[in-house]
Amino acid sequence: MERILAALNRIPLFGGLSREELLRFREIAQEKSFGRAEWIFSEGDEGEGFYVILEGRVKIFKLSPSGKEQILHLFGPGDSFGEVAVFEGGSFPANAQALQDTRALFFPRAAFRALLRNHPDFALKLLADLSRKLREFTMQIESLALKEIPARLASYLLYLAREQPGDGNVVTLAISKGELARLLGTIPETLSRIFARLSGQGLIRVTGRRIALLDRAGLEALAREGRIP
Amino acid sequence: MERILAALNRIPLFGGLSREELLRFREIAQEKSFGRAEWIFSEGDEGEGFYVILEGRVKIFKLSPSGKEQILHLFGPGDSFGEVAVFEGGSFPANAQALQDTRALFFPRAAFRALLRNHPDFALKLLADLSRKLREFTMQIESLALKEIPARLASYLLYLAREQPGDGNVVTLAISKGELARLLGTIPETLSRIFARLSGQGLIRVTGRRIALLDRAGLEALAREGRIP
DNA sequence: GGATGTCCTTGACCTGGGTCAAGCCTTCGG
DNA sequence: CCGAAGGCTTGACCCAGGTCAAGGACATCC
Repeated sequence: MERILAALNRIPLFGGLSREELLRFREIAQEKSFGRAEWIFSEGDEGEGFYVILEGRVKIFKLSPSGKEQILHLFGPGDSFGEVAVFEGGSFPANAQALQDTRALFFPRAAFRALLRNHPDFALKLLADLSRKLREFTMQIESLALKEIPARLASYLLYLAREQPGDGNVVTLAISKGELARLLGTIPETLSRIFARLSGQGLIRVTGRRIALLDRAGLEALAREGRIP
Repeated sequence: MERILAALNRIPLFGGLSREELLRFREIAQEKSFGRAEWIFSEGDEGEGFYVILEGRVKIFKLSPSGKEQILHLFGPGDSFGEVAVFEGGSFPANAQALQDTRALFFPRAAFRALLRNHPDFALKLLADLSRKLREFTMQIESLALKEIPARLASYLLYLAREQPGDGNVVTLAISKGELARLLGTIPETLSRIFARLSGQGLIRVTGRRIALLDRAGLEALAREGRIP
């Protein structure tokens, strides 16, 4: 129990709440576990509540009738998902699958909404959380509609460099290259060719999942302008 | 003043509030007007507050360095926009421009957040509003990444048929075909060709901005499967 | 009624990136 | 050590849709 409370407190969404408030939220939550590759929910399912990840990784994605996959989000410890169905519409708009063994807290819809009504500051945190997701979607739409794949890849590598500790000149992919392709809106073959091209241009060096960024300025120009000046 | 209160009450976001509550929100709002094609804000601008449209139409969009435009939202009377910057990050993630002469209420950030803290039910409405926008973005990403342009157009026409009054077999575009192209993630030339193709296949008949849907089943199959079975 | 501007359509061409098909390199179980 | 299964790379091919360029269709305004 103490362990869960401490974990909750480290999560941005629950940060800054009093011990008593944390307990209230903890009370209504159920712990759930999912094995690697297990489906957590499917698009269209009734959304009985939402999830906060304690441990593991989850992808949120859409499938086309022909089986092509587009990843919408990759979430890890501290991230929440499935809120949309709690506040509007009632069904999940996309699929969720565990990428690794995952433990999560599940907050049932009705109890959570009731609790929210008495904690307006927490509502503001949730509004910030949804706003951040909207902002991320904005960038993803921009990426898909206005950038070519090399520019999307360069943006993603620079994003990783910002997120990951270190001097920012080497990044490590947390997902397979196949998953990365589906996140960037393409297929493994094309991604592989583009890795080869950028390597040939001296922008990066790829060693398995480790990628050295050899020319930051070049990558930034590619991400922004779609080409190297 | 009465007129504004009545208008507010007709807006989903403010629906169901007491007269007194409405007054509180009305008090902090400023009325603003924008002429056709006037820019309301630009991507990256400091987000001092958000807007609720009383009258007119607004597009929210992204621009690429080369000038290509992707429309993210089209908003009309009763819709709100710019909330993201109120709750997170502080800057607007995209551009906003009036498509026609537009009147709107502007709610300043700080005053609005303070008011929100005392009206938890209103916070739930806002959460629902942001959730609906997230759901719409999910569909837009699916559309851009997983569907070809004819399927996107068919989806859009069927969406219009659901939204617009009438028997649902004739729809009227509220925007120019050029804007529609930018909404669907393409360019006017391509959209024009696809209109011609679908007309040739007997699915639709186009007369200016009026489009007759001649084969609903065919359009639905096209929207879903990407082709006519 | 001619000039001007805006929007739309059509044609010819080209290219980014998807498809299909092999092959290659790990990892892991037996 | 060997075989099988995933994941990754490479090559040959093709097509949806973007680019460039040239009209056409209207509306508006003097």
